[in-house]
Amino acid sequence: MQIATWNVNSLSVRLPQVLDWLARQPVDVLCLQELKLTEDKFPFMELRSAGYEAVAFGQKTYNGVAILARTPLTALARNIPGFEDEQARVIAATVETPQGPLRVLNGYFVNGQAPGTDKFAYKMRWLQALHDWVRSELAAHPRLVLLGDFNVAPEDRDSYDPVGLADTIHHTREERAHFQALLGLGLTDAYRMFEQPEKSYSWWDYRMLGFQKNRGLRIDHILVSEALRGAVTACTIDRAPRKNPQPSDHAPVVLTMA
DNA sequence: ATGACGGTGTGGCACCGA
Repeated sequence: MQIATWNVNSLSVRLPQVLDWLARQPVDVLCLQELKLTEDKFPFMELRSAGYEAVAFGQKTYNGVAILARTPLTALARNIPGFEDEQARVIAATVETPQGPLRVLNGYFVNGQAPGTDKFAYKMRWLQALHDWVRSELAAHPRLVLLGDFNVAPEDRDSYDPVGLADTIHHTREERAHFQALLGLGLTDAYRMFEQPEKSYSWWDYRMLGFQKNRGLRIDHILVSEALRGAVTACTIDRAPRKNPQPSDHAPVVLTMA
C-alpha cells in the first residue's frame, strides 16, 4: 500500500493537479496541508468521484489539513487534544488495511518565521504538545504514521545552503531537537531508510528560480512507528508536480509498504 | 539588506509562507 503527503498551498487552486496526480499515482491514503479553505468549500464530491473518501479540518485563508483514503476513515481527531490552537493544523484518523488498522497523524507544522519571534515561541510550544500527544497515540496505536509538512530540515543535507542558512528558520538547533525527540519516541524517518539522491528536497521557493536551481529544503516528512518499519519498502519524493504550470511550492512524498 | 513568487482578502496593497 502507499501513503503520501502533499502541501498543496490552496486546494481551491490545486484541486485539478491533485486529481491528476491521484489518477497517475493512485495511493491508498493522501494527506494534504495548507488547504486554505473551510470545510463547506472542501471538494468532497470531486474526490469521491475519484474514488476517495475524505476528512477535512479547514480554516479560511490559512492552514487546513485533510486525509483522503480509498477505505473508510474512523476515530477522527482534530488538532492536538488539550492544546488550545486557533489554527487548523492537525487531523488524525484510522484507516483499515489488510494488515490491520493504521493510525494516520497528518500535520501542518508551525512555520515559526524566525528565532526570537512570537511565532517561533508558538512553534516550540506546538512541537512540545505534539510530542506528548504522539507518545500517547503510539501507546494506543502501534501501527502509526506521522506525516506532513514539518517545517523542519532535520539535517544539513536536507538544505540547499546549510552554512548560509545556519540557525535560521527550519535549521535551528531547537527545531532539530524537536524532530529528534519525535524520532526518540520510536519513529523512523522513512525517507532516510533508503539510499537517496544527494540534494533531495520537498520544497523550493517560488522566487529566484528556486526549483530550476534546486535551491530547496526537505521539510515534508513521513515518520513510521517501529511496528511498521519492517514493512516499508520505499520512500520517494515526486518532483513531477512541481513542474506543472501553477505548481504548489511543495512536492508530494510517497511511502510504500508491503 | 531587501525583494524576488504565489495565495488570500474586500483590495488597489498588506500579510503570510519558508
